[in-house]
Amino acid sequence: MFKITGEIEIPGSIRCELAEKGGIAGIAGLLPEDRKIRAIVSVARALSDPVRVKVIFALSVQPMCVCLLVAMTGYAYSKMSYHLSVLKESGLVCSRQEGNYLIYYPTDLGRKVVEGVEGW
Amino acid sequence: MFKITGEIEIPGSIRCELAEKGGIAGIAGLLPEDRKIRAIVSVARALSDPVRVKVIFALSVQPMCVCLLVAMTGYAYSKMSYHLSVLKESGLVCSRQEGNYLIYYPTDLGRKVVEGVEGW
DNA sequence: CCATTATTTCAATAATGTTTGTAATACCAC
DNA sequence: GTGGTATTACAAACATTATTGAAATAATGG
Repeated sequence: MFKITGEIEIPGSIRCELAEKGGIAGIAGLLPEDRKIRAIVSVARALSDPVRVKVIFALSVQPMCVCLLVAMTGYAYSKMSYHLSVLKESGLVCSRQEGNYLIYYPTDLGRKVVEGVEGW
Repeated sequence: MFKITGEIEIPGSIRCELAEKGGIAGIAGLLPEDRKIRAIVSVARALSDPVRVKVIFALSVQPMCVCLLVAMTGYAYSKMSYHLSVLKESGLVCSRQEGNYLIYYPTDLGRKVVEGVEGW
C-alpha cells in the first residue's frame, strides 16, 4: 500500500489516478459549489415523496386547481396544500389566482426536471 | 363556474383543456406507473442530502475507498458508511473489494443521474 | 354585510431520517 | 494463530418531515 501526504494509505489501483487529479484537494476542487449542491438537494427533496411526484407530473399534463388535485388523488386538502407548498418552495411549481381558485402549474425548472427524471 | 360529472366545480379556464384530456381519469391515466414513481422517489431521496450529493459527485470524478471519502470530507466513518448505504440501496453507486478496501464507484444509473442534475 | 366556497395555517401527533459512539466483522500481513 | 486496519452494524439520541383535523383567511356572489 502507498501513503499519500504521509497521512493515509490508499490502495494502489487508485493511487495513480488520484495523483493525476491533484489528490484529495484536486477532487474536492472539482465538486459543485455549495450553492449548486443546495439547489440539487432542494429539488431532490421536493421529489422525495410519491405524492409530490404524482402531483408535479399531473400538473405538467394540465394546470389544475387544488380541488381537482384533491379529486384526482383522494387526499385531504390540508395534505395537498402541504405538498404543494413544498413543491412551490423548491421552485418546481407556481400558482395563479383565478376567481376563487388557485391554479398550480409547473415552472420552467419544474418542466425541465419532469423531463429529466422520466429517464430514471 | 362549470361542473364536471356533476360532482365538483372547476374554473372555466381549465374546463375545456381538461375535458379534451379525458377529465380527471384521463389525466390520471397519463401519470407514470407506481413502479416508475417509486424509482423516481428512491433516487430523489438518495440525492436529498448534501453529504450524499457531494459523495456521488466525488465518486463520479474518481472511484474511492471509504477512507479517502472520509479524509476528503472530514466526516466520521459511520456517517459516511450510512450515506454510502443509502446511495447503494438506491442503485446510484456500487462497490468492489480490493484487499482491505471497499472501492465505491457510480453505477450507470448513478452517472446518468449526476449528468442530469448538473442542469438543475 | 352575509353566506358560501377554495385554500391555507396551525398545533399535535406520528413517522422517517440522521448523527454519534461503540461494538462487530472481514480482510490482510506476520 | 495474533495483531492491525478498513469498514459495517447497531442502538440511542436527535432532527426533520408527514399526516390529521380544526380553525383561519381570502375571494365570490347575493
